[in-house]
Amino acid sequence: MKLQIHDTLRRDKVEFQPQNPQRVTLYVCGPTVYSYAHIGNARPVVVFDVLFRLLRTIYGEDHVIYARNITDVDDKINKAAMDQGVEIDVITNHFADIYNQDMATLGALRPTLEPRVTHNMAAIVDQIAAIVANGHAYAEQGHVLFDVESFKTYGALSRRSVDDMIAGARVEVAPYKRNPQDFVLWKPSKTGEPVWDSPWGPGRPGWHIECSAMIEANLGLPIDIHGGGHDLIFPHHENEIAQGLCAQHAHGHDSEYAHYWMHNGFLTFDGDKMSKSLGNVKLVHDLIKQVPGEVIRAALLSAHYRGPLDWTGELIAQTQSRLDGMYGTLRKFAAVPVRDEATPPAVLEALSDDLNTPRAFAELSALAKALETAADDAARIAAKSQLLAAGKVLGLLQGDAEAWFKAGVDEDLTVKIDALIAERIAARTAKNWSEADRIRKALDELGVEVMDSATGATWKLKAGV
RNA sequence: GGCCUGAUGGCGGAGCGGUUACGCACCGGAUUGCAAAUCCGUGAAGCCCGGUUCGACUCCGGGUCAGGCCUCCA
Repeated sequence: MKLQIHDTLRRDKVEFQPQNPQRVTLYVCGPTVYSYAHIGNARPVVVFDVLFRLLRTIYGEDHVIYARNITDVDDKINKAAMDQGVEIDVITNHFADIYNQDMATLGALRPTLEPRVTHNMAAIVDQIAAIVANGHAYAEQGHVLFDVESFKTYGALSRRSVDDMIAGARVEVAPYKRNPQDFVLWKPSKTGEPVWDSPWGPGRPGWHIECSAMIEANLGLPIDIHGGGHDLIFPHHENEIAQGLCAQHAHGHDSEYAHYWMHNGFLTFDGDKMSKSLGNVKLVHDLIKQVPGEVIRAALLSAHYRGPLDWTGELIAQTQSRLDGMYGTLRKFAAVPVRDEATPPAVLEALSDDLNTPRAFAELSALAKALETAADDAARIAAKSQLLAAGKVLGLLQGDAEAWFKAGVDEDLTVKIDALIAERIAARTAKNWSEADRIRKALDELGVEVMDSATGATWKLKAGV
């Protein structure tokens, strides 16, 4: 099975070949922990979690190193800390914990490494020093700036020319910059802000340097795959390349930084861009109180990762129905034993085609149907095992099927429902249909739907209750 | 202005130069005390205009529309 991925730099689908199959490296830009993550932030997390699972499937669980940084030095963090009168780590630890909990609710595995800027300051200073030593950066008024003109292939990832950028520059050029497109590697901290020592004076790192420095320090250059949101292509990833390469050699373009670049598309909300002014920012932290994390995950995977995805109530409802159907099948065949099963080839094939999750979903449906229509126990065991194995690589269907339909039901209600169902079973046994119907109606008023079967009765909460 | 995406049935969403995607919803049938679930089945598509081709939703050109990036941003 050959893994094909779309590489942003080449603008084409290419075969993935790791430098070392025993040590496949993946880096994805993670959160700046000053507040809660929104669903837009969750898309890359879920998408690259599937990639992580797929790579582990192909190369072995211990042969994939996935790093996702936590940015804990940032202006917005400083502001939040200042506003609340606390040290920045009070803010960053708090939101990093919430972030990890929320992403776990979406079924995302913890990355192998979660490097933090504050823990990698020496590596950052080292990388800046190397860039300066190689003649690609200059110090000016306490700042260190990357000299874009010194790096000939700058703009290759985003397909921008330096000339265009100069022509289109809209912002006022800071006096310490030689050229408007030069970007900050190190800058002085303002009064009251956290500060670290450096050869260029006390200060803090610029925005882009953290990722390239942490990649070099934690994974080693070049890495196999670098991922992130589409919006990071420019300037963030462009600048990472410039830094990472120019730290290694005086002519950075002679080596490589990341062999494959993957970027997920954006989310819109009922067709609009998410923005604070429109008031349509949906936080994962809030959403998971209303919708199962697995539904959110499946909805995020319902479209191909590179395309746009419109986040709507309809999308959530359709995704919920789809998962209800599959969990319903699993509940119906709860007694069928499961054996260890490799990822079904059709699913592996779909995901190996640049993470074609919609096609993987189609296979999931086919396997669920195979389970429903299996002629004998052997076929049922095979189909159920395959369905669960397929779900595993997608991070879906691993929960208890019975619990799926009863999520959020408190104990009092459960007791009440179970009692009514017992009464109803007695009535049905006695063929007292009017009593049975009366109880069905009573349950209905509790928002519960009863499903009779040959072996008893099950129930679930009705949609929207 | 520059760069980049996308446009598929009622909705979501893939593949594919000629053959059913798949799901959700709907409709018909089976099944069910009733119902749900399930199964079987029907219907439903490819923004516009050209071109290439025996044949295009699929390739090429142009247009229209929508969205993103160029400043913090997944």
